Amino acid sequence: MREMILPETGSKRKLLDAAEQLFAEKGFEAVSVRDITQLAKVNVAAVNYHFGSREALLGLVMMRYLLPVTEDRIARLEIIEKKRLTDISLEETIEALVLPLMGEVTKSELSQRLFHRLMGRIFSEQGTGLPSSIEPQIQLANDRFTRLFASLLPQLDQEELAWRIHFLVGGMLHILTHQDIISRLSKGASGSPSIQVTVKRFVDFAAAGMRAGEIRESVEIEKIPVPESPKIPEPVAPPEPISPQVMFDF
Amino acid sequence: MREMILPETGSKRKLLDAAEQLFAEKGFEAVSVRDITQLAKVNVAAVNYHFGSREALLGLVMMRYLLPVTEDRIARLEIIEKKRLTDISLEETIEALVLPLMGEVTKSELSQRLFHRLMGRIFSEQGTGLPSSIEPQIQLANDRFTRLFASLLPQLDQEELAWRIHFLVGGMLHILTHQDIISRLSKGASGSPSIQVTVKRFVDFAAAGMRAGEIRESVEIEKIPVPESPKIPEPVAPPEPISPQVMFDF
DNA sequence: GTCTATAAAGTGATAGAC
DNA sequence: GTCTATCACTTTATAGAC
Repeated sequence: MREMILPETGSKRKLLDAAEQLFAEKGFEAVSVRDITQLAKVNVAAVNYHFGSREALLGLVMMRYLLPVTEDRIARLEIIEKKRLTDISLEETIEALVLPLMGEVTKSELSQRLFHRLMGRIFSEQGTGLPSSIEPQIQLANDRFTRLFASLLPQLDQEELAWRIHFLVGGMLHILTHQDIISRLSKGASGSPSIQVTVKRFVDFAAAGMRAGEIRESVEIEKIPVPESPKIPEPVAPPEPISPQVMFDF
Repeated sequence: MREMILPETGSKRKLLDAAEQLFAEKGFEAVSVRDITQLAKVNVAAVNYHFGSREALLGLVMMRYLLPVTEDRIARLEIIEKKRLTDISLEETIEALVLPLMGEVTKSELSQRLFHRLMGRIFSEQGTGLPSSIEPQIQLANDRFTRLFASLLPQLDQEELAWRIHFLVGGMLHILTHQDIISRLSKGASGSPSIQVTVKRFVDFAAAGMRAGEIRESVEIEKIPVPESPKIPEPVAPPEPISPQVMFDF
């Protein structure tokens, strides 16, 4: 399965690379099979031979792009969930959601542009515009994060929480799709340290939003050294199934 | 000028209406001049005759959609700015930014879809995908809101503020472009009272985010009845020119 | 202003030889 | 797996009659 999406070599790989580049540069609609095969230096018929159709190739390009993001998110989430719930901060949880996507998007100019196009696609299409094969995976990661957020913000009812996550994601996507502005603002400080700053900024903003209306007793509680109870580190709240009323986010 | 965008009658108007409907339904790329002229019941050549090209027509459709939003925003802003600065809440300012767009988008199914497409266009294109004629107007409204936010959150330096507005806008756009989910979640409670609730939710979330890190002395200060100084109501902070380092938002 | 007819250039997909 | 040739269609735009 992974090999089908991530072939190391051969015409398929060449086509995926060429397609990715062209889609990023010109947009999904504006690229013809001829453009792709020409850049990949393979025959015109190769796309239909290897992928069956132009759309199927497009789907694989998206998949190859998004798969590592979800995997990274889950990996970070699992590290966090190993800790005791009281040791988990809202901030690090938000980071686990933001950083993987941020990392992928800022990898290169091409990567950044492709994401931009991807968001465009999602907004343009009736559905999500994503290949149906990838949606369940994203949905799954969504659910796991939602559950952790629920444990961290027990004062929020389920619906309120869902909306706040929705707002959070909106902010995240907006920075990412307007990534180019970051570079412009930081006046070409390469190595992009300003991205770290931006993430920090966003995490603080979003965490405050998530906590909105909370009575700030936390400050005092945190300062009282909790008697280190050497209990078995209770794992994060039992993955209590949240209603399927989860929205597609990203 | 306005008459050119908002013709009351005639073939031009019919074409604008038909184009708007089709663009909303099928997306900007997927609609041909033939589709438009057919629905408008005018001749195929009419688009090129009246607007010069398909793209020019598209630009006018966008303009007709977005112009009232900016106007409404400015109108609300001006009402707010008549008050003394201490009487202006962050919440109502955010509302003045959110409600006009929200109102336009939720006007109808068609309107909602068109906005979705519009966002898709903005993400898909290299620039903003908006007709260049409309950008300055949006930029202007942006600046005015930024200045008011700056007055309301004096503890934030200019860059921090710009980013927080950026995050705020991201959240706003995300609700709007995923408006359909709202209807689904509120299980068809028509008359859409849930939209008001969503706006309230969002405003609270965003206001908390904007205030992030603020020392909560405000609670105590507010409770001390400030001796009502009968000064001349000082108008909102003099529109001190903010650096042109303003991002395109919406 | 409106219409028909058509030009000129593309599109994705496929059959069939090698 | 690769290639050529070609099919069936669509697009925007325009020339010129009414």
